[in-house]
Amino acid sequence: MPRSLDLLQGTLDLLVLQTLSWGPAHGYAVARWIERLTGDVLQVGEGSLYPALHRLEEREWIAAEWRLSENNRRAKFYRLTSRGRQQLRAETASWARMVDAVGRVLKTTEQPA
Amino acid sequence: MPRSLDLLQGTLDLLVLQTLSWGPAHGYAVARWIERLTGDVLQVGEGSLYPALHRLEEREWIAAEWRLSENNRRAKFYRLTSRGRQQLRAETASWARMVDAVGRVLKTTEQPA
DNA sequence: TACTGACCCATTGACATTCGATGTATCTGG
DNA sequence: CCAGATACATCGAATGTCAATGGGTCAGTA
Repeated sequence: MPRSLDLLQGTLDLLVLQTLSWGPAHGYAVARWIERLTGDVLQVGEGSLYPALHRLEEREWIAAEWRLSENNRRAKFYRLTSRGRQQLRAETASWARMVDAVGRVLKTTEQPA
Repeated sequence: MPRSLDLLQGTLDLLVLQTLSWGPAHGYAVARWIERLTGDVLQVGEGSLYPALHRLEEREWIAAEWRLSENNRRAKFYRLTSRGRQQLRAETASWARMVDAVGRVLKTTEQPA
């Protein structure tokens, strides 16, 4: 059974951190922003999102606080901590290295000597 | 404990297929080529490689045959099947879409309206 | 006022994959 | 003849994603 491959494993944390770097937001909004920005190429299921959010919170890369959403609903707002901002920088760099490395393999058309 | 993130999950299959598109090779060579090409940014452990190879063979994207290596050792040579070549095209396209999508999120610096 | 749909949180269980450790055997060069 | 590189392979643990599911709240409307 082929994987649905909605997301590359390990990328979700990076995406969430980046999204929160725009300002505090609740989980639902984070998921929607990512989906909208990518034209639904990247889909964020709630079964992936919330474990990720809790994971990031536990590592103190983000912090949570109950507030009222724009629509007056009770919602947990997450914001990036300074350690989270640091982590975001690190993961962004690591992502770029990775993409570049894969790209090198993909554009190679002959057996290396 | 943060993940070591040697490889993004799901990428290994693509990498192996691409490597084999240069011609038949045995597992050990596949791993070395990938590592060399990427300057060790991407590392292919044997505990990841062989399951991947078996997986791809089972799906008939690659086919195996015992032969003698350049060094006169008994080795299992894998080659891309035509279905594998097709799969490679599909995964390459999918990879590009994904990278592009993540890139869009990463270069966004403000909250989308 | 009752309903409906969008919003918002969260958990559970199954599944796939990667990772590190480990084991065997062969060939080559010193 | 021994060390080290080559080459195959498996196992268990850990992790993370995915699909399914559930529940509660608010706004608009019929």
